[in-house]
Amino acid sequence: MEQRKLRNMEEFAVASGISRPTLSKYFNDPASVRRSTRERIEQALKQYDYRPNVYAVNQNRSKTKNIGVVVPNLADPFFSEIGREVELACLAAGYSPILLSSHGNPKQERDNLEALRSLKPAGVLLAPFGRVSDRADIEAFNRDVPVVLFDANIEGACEAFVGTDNFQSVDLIVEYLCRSGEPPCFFEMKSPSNPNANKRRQSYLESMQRHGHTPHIYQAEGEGWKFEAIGSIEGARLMSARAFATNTVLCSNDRLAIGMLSAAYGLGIAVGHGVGSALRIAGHDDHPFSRYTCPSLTTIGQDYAAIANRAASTLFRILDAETRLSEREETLFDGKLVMRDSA
Amino acid sequence: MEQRKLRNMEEFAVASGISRPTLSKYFNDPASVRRSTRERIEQALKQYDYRPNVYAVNQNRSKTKNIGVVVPNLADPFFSEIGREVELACLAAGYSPILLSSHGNPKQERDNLEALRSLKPAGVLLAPFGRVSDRADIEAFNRDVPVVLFDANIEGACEAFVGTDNFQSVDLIVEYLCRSGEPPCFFEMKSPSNPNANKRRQSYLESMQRHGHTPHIYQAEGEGWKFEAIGSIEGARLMSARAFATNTVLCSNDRLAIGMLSAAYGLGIAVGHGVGSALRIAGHDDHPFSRYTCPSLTTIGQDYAAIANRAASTLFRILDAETRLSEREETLFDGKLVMRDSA
DNA sequence: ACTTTAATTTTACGCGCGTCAAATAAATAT
DNA sequence: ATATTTATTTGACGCGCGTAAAATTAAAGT
Repeated sequence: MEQRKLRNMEEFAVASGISRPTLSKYFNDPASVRRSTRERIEQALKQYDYRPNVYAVNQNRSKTKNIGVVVPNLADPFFSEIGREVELACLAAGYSPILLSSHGNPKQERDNLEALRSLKPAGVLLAPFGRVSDRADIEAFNRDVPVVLFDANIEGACEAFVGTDNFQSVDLIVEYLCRSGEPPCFFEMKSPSNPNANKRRQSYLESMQRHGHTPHIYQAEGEGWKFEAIGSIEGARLMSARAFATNTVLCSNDRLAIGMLSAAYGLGIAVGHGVGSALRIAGHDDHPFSRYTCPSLTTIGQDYAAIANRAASTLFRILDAETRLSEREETLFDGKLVMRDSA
Repeated sequence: MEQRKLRNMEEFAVASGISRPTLSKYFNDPASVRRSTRERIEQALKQYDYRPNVYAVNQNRSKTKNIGVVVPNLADPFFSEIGREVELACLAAGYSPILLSSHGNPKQERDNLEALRSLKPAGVLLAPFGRVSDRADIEAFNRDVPVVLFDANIEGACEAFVGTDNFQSVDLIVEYLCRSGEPPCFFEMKSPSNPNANKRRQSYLESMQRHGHTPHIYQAEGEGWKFEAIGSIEGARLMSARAFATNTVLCSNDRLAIGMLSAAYGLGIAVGHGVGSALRIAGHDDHPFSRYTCPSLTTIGQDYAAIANRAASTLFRILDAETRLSEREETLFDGKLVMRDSA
């Protein structure tokens, strides 16, 4: 950085003694120039302060090195964690991630995709709301930009899907709960904003049948993303009314469970798996706060990093091949049982 | 959208019957063209599918309509909430917000600023880590791009600061705790990653003096952003050893308090303000989960929206004036006491 | 040393838009 | 109706870089 700032690639070319087209090649792909040239360029980069103008670089390209990452709600720690993992994977592969949150609003999801469209991303990693009504928009987008879905599946849409195997994970915790006490009831939102919820209910039903138990499903009224509030209010109602058929409740996700635990505390109900406990509560997702609930929450841990990295690497594979996948891929990772104190 | 997609402004010009320079003016500022022309353009926009190419638009501009928003850690709900508020404010003012998280890593904060630099943002809203060592980098950045700080102050740096008045807020909760029971001890991290923590300690000391009580400060070992874990481990240690001088503990922030509450639960210590309770615990920030702790956490609520909007509008003011502020501004909002069950 | 192959340089054009100056047209004031 | 002001059009250039073709140079193979 001994010199003045260089204003464009031309100036850097004369300063470094490398022709501009070669520099252009280098910046697009450092491996595309001869080793000795690359070293000369990198030497010069240390001496002079120059970076290609982002806007000029992308102006002509039909595809940029940008990758859009769209999650439904960054305020949910699950998505902020997995969003971070995805960002890191993109950076490591030489792409520029652009992380957008839809703030719990499906309309914003469409807006985000539209906003991304003008950024000409090479590809998009999308954790969709998964509502049926959004399907057409997302498929239309996927026609222009390769999209890999993660977390929530939209059957048959986009290039690939990567997520947790809800059938495996729910079966795992149902089996644990059955072995260690009364078979679980299932507590969920009446109108879930996420297709995983439906998979989990379905899996609960099948799993209970397989184990020869009668399933009991309790659905909470309430819309939106205030899961804790809904779990708390509706959980309190059900617990006060002694509505649950057994002393064990499996919640469709941790945030509902967190709300319900707080309601149980308020009602003076002893939650836990030990003697003297009146109720067992379990969740699903291993939310970052689940370790600090009272009692700590027994739940299913999802492999954030694996999901994020597989989703990213699948997209990179498509981008490298410069062609779409011949067949849609679906990768499901197993959930892991996290035994804590609540069940 | 009856027509084919238009490829550039020239095509849109012939299709709409408006000259390209006029269209260019319109897209830069719709209010800069005559009302009748504006209506014709907007009519045409409905008919034809055209949007200016983001990259071409920004190529020549020395300042774009982008605003960088940098927060230390999006995984912390406080920052994801306030980040969202800031984004909305930018959109409402016609700017494009670019939200970046430093993932708890000060080096990433520098990287984020560098990344923003090549995006030529009109301005930046920064919630800094606030470490002394980062000061020079941030001030250097501020020389090129106007920066407004929020949440964490760096004394004298950048154009303005907007945050919560920790002296007011801590005094408020100290006074409440003194009035309603034993005066509080103060529980914080030994090496806090945030200057607010220092302000809060200072304020606790002054407030206790003013009320004629002896202050007691307890510092938790531990680095990084795992506040709950630190609060839990160190809180358990202190509670087991009966180290706290009074039965009331004010935590420097809610996440520490959440960890401590979980530790208290594990130790069988009854937390709360009612009869039969052995310990009162209070926090600061009104973290989204504080409502669902057991018992629910008494704390100080910050006005996220007010802070975000004031920070944004201060930046807009600078951008409109096209000149820096004659004097650095500092705006502090009052915290509000949120009385729940834990104290 | 000579041929073959690969990489670099030279030259030149285009991308989509910002922006300027001069000419023209429309709206407003007189 | 005419003068004045304001807005639009026309025409032209430049921004920083991608990229293509031809000429040149360097590296690798024999």
